Amino acid sequence: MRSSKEQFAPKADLNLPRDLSSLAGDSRPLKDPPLQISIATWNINSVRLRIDLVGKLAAEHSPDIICLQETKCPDDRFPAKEAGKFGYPYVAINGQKGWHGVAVLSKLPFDEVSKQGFCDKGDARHIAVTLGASAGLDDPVTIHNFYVPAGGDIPDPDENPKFRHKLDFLDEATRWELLHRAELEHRSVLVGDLNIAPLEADVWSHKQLLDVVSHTPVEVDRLGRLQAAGNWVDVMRNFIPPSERLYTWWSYRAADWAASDRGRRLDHVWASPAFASRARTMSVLREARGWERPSDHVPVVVSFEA
DNA sequence: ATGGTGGCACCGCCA
Repeated sequence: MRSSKEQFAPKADLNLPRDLSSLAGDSRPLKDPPLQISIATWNINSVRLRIDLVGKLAAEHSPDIICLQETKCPDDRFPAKEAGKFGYPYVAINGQKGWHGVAVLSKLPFDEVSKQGFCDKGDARHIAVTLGASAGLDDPVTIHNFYVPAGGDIPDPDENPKFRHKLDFLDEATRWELLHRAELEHRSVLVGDLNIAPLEADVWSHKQLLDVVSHTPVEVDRLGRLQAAGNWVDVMRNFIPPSERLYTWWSYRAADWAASDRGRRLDHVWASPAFASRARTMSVLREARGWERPSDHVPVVVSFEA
């Protein structure tokens, strides 16, 4: 956790008294700086292979919370010790051998951790943490971290069981009352690799991707139902207009991902309406796609005035 | 032109 004051304090101020109001003859103490909580979401594509990239994110951006997807790692082999060295002593994990898997690294202790299974598959695709009194928050904030099924190649649920599973997963999440409007009177955040780029400007070519899994109308509709069921606000699009191109993923298969720039916005940050209004900054760390041995997704970081 | 790359775990599956 850090305050906006520290974040924006100019270097020249470092040797001056903290409370400048005393110099100005104003005896009122400065108000406590607003509590800022920054949350990153990142599909890491194997947390063991890329734990040093998590360290780079921590060193360069220091988000308070890091939500990871595709950790591809059983819980007993999660690199929690390294996370601790990076400044994240609190780790909540829902992993499995070989694929999927989600985790939350935190500088702040959790009040609660929970995991939800979907479609009776035993897949590790969700974990939720609540920050509350133990993190110094009067009003708790719950963060849901999702890894939605990619859905395979053929966008037909009758022909492709993986696409069927993707739609079923979204339907089941939409029916899950914990994500519904009534519960969202509380402060909630939903992040993750949702594997759907819903808007035209979320993909490099709307026309060419209409039949490509991740941008087909049927899945965009399903994602819209999930969003509407909870009245979730698309926080990223509150910062970048919906007409402006915005990507978080670039395929490994491009000869030059940056030059062709054929990206998609598969990773999302949603918040309940009351909490979305407290979002202060949003960054898509595009440069992370150019790091050594990168994930094909980049981190998205949003800070909230908690 | 209908591929191309990458990770895991095992020689195929998933993304």
